[in-house]
Amino acid sequence: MSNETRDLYNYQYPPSFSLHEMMNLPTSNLPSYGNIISSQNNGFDPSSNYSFTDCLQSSPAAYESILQKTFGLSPSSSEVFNSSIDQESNRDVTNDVINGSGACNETTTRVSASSSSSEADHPGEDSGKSNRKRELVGEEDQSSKKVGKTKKNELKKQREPRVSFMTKSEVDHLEDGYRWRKYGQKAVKNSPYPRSYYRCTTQRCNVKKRVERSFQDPTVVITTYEGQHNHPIPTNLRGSSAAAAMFSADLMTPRSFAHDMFRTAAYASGGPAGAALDYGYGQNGYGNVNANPSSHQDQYHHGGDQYELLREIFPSMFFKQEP
DNA sequence: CGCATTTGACCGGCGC
DNA sequence: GCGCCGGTCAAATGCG
Repeated sequence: MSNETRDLYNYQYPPSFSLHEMMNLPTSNLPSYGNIISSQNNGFDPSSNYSFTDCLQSSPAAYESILQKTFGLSPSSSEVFNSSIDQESNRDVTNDVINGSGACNETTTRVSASSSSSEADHPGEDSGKSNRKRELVGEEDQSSKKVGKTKKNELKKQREPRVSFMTKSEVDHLEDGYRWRKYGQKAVKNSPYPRSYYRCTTQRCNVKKRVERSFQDPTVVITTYEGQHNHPIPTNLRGSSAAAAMFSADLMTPRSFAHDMFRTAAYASGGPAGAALDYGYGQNGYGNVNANPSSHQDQYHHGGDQYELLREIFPSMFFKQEP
């Protein structure tokens, strides 16, 4: 990574971003989220990500424009401090961001990306886990474990794009229109705050997200998304008309950040509305959750071109209006 | 009763 | 080889 790029990390963006805008949420309906102070690749892959600014370094103005267009209005309670997309490359902005005390004093926005290709930088994630059997299950352990190993070798390079946000928020789990099932919680080393793991409850959607609170600034929630939703936002979102609002008429200028970020092009361009909510509880669908993982990864190939990658992750809202 | 959360156990990678 | 740690599983539990 060049010094020039590094400098861009410090590029200051004056506007503050509304989480409601970002997440395409009706502001009236929501609890008082905090300010999105940043998003980044935190947690997931400290050693592997690159900055959105890398992609846009040739045009910081474009970056700013995008950010302003996308998140522009900032009523309220949410400010983006930083953001990143975890994609394929090797740059740790996490510590830069978290440790950078200035990040919380000014509205600093960064986006970085990295993709999942190396098992080394993310050991054990998903791979092989679906084949894990517990003692209780018993018998066919051996064979399945072997299968797991070979499968792991085949699949271990597969990893979903990740995006994370640092959000100044009082609530840990920010409503984003999708339905999530919490499947785990772990204590975070060197932090008094646990990390929660969520999975999209929609069938065959293997998007995950994790939520943790920054131990350095407890008011900051770090939300990391992994993967791309292969379905529209549920319309019958519990207790909220948020989902419907998200797909409201004018929304082909997506106000949603996270939603569109993970929506595949197929669905974004008019896929079925109203995903059947399938509660995946208890199913061992890990690993076959996406029976055809290449189905969208082919659309969103992990090419080396960072711009393309970001186009994949950041949908049209980020790129279509570039002058 | 169906769905969501909690929580302890387990797995695999990594560093020493 | 062993222990640590992050991530996940899945039974138990909670809740509307």
